Amino acid sequence: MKPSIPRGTRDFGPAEMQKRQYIFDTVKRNFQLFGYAPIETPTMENLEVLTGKYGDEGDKLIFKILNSGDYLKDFVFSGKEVEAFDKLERSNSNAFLPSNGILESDKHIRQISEKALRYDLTVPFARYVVMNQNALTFPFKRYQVQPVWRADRPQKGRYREFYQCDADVIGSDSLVNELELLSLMDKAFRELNIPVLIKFNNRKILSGIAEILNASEQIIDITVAIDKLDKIGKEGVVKELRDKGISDAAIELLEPLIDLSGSNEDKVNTLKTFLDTSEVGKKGIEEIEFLLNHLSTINIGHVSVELDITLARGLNYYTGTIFEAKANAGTFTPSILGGGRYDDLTGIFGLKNMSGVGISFGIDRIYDVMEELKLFPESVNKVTTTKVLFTNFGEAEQLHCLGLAARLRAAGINTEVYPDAGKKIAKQFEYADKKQIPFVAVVGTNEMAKNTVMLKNMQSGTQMEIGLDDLKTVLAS
RNA sequence: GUAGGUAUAGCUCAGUUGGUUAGAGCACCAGAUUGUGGUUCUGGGGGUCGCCGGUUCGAACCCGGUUACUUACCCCA
Repeated sequence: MKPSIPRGTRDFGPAEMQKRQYIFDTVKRNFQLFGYAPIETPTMENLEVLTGKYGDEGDKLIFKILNSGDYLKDFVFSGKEVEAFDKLERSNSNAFLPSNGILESDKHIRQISEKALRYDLTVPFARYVVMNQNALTFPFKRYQVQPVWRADRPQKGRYREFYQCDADVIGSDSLVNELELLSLMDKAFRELNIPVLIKFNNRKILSGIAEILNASEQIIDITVAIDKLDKIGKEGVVKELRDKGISDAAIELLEPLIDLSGSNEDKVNTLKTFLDTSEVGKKGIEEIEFLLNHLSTINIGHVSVELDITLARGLNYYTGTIFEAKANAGTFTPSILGGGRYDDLTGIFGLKNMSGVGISFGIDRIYDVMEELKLFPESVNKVTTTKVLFTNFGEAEQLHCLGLAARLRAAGINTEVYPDAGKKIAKQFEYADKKQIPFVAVVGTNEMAKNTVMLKNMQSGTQMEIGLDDLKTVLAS
């Protein structure tokens, strides 16, 4: 059998892991710097915890887990299915024909599957908060770095298994949380050296717009359509709005907003006029202004921050501020971070008045962007962290080297001893070369007798015979 | 779910209007060099040309089907 892995999943080798760890470490360090504490939740959730939280499209992308046991035993198949099955297993097809009901995937899904792989980290977090509400201290700040799964068609920058790095604070409706998250993003992206444009918006603005257009129940259609502005252009957006049944009068009203441009302040001023009669819209503007007014207070300096009222974000649960970050250089500029405020995500699980806000770093896409822009520092661009390899000339020499290795490791120096006996010395050097180990320590009978090693610098090709103390000094530098 | 592209050695790919024994680079193994890698030279192993069927004297090549991968749409990190 030819080995393979499921579409949209990947293996990560040592070289890739060095770089992935670098991103994880940077992001985690910054989470902790802002007071977030780590949690983890199970890979699988009960299906009903996840369904209905991500919109119709999102729900379709949830990976469901088959129940254990013979969950089909109570079902009758239709004549067509029996016929197809009969062709395959003519001999004992009757075994599958008891009498209870016809199998229909939408009706009987629960009897086939009652668990699913997590689709994001936010909903499991909300579930966790509700289940542990009495043990938690609010406002509760948590971070979580785990893979999520989506049954998408994979393409460039889109995987079926990928990691999210989430930081959320729940139990506080202060906009200071949004401000601090902006500060966190700025700091993390600065350390990763990625040029980033952070777009933000507010769901209340979008609600206000829908209200003014007298199309509140079509808010999703409207936001999804204008979200595509930079992709399909103004004509495309107008066409999509028409297709969704938005009236021409409403589309006409909307036009100045589709054309909205200029500085953040200009946009806010236009919005103020437009949303003058909408209470929720005015609240949204107030929130946006607070954030804009304090960007300098928190010293945002690396990322650009731009108000973009076409930013919608598909997830159903957002109610206030929404964030999205994109790489601001190169040709490959996918969304590498998303987030926002959700006022009532825990409500579905029975806990009211628990507003939260959070962001999610898309680490796999960050990796892809950094790879394209060649942003990884030299220190992580290697396949191993081993500093020195001891050669193996034979049993006595190897045992001697094991002792030396133990002393180097005690000094914090990453050390390997070539394990297999009887390998040519050239082979052992080749091993060091391929792993990019910078030093090889050759220890034969001569060196043993003098209690020295012949240390070769693999990059320069030079070598010198030195004692243990000098060895430590050279390798520690 | 919709539309396109691709499938030949472990990897990346050539392969002429259909014609003998299907090639290259990289990788791998051995030797030149029995205490020295990365460079060089010499030799070697490695193929169900995705799969099934059709056309033909003859198919990697043409035709039909099928599967996998991939790009885009939808949606999203």
